[in-house]
Amino acid sequence: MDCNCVSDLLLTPPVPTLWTPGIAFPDWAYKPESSPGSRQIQLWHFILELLQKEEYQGVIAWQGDYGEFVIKDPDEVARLWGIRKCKPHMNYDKLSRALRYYYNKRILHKTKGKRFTYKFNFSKVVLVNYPLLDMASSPFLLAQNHFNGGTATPDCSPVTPEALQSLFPRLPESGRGPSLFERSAGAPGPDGDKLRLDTFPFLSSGAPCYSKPPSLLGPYPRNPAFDYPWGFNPYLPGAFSLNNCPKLPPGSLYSSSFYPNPLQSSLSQLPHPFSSLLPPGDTTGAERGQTGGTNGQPPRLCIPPYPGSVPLGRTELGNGGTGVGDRERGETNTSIIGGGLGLGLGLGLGLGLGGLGVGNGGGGRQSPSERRKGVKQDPESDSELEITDLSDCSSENENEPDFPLRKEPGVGGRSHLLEAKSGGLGGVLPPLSSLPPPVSPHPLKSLGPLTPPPSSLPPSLSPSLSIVDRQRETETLKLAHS
DNA sequence: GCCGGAATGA
DNA sequence: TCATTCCGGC
Repeated sequence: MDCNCVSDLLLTPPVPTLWTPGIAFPDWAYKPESSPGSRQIQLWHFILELLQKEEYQGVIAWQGDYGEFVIKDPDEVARLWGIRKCKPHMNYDKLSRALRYYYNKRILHKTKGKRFTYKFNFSKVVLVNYPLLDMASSPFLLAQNHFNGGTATPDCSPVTPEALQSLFPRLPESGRGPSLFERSAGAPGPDGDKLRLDTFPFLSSGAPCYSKPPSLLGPYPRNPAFDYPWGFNPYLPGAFSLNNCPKLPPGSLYSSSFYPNPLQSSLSQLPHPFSSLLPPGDTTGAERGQTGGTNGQPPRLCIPPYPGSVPLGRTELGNGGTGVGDRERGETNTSIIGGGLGLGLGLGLGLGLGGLGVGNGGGGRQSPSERRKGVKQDPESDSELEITDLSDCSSENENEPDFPLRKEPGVGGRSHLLEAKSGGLGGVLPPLSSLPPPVSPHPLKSLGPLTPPPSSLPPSLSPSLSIVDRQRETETLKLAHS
């Protein structure tokens, strides 16, 4: 077997010059370049990359729950991994051992009872910046959140089903199957529009077998000088898979230097819709001009304020704290979206992504394993859930240490944030089910980030502060009224 | 199949 | 640090 360490797979085109905000990864996704362990591709990353590729869907694919994937062809995955790592003797047993090491780190956990099925702990994954294709015409939502009770504000137009649909034309069944939204019996309002979050594997339960989740990985060259202000970074390629399985940059999994540009600089690089996210004082973005609002109105695109303090539920109601060493024992409790880590929730979408192959032809392609031996097309979907209640979005297990929290010099905000998370913020807060229903009619609003921005967060990176304030005012007024 | 300990290597 | 390899046990 040739082992030139440059597998034929996953070779990708250069990094787009325009970084497009997208999904941010949990803390574990970010390794400093100096980290010895991060010099090589990591397995989870490789897995994600495979998951991102349509051609490997016969081998590994998203399935079922939020972040859950099934290895349809363990041998093939192992083989690919072996190729990747120049370990010709790699097999699934070894690979799975490596995967099991992720349990402790909470990068992964096993889906009990399902063979070859694992689940990424995307609890901390957030979608950041969900730029509009056209700010002017696409009302856009960036996670309203519990911080403000999910209250839509004049500044942040709630996303509409139509808008989202337009934003994700390529998401499953758009235009063919169920809409991103299911509109219940014509009644708009709190239950009128339900975003089918199963469209976003990471955010929801429900989809049977995702043909293609939003692109997760967009390994981008990292600016070494940058310290991420909080424990995550958006590094999705403009992709969002709207351009039919975007390729990753060559360096993506081949080096550790793929990390994305910082949010701020990214925003400042972006065309107007993005730059409008920057606080007024931010000159780096200001030059791009303002969009959206007319006459100085605030942009309609809102980055979630650093989320509030309302936890999205701890649902270890049943199993309480009993499970010492019980990681991954509870399949029901999963993750926090925007979790205790307080990651901002937003949605990222590249610009100029129109004209994508909706429902394209991914279907006809054969995976390598299919080519080799034919593949069991599979997986049944066992859940048909819509997430409108994130009460089961909780950290896996509070009895366990979280990800190793490496405090890096100069990343005070991040450390702070992490501490906040592990500090059991959620523990003292009521489960979501006990919380008042969000005022917002839109379920996505409940996906908001949970913790406030670290105080050390530079103002320029603390989006929409004024909006936040206004939201708070609104909330206060509402409370007063009620 | 899955788990996790242990030794080892890069 | 992150696997890889081996292995005994469930």
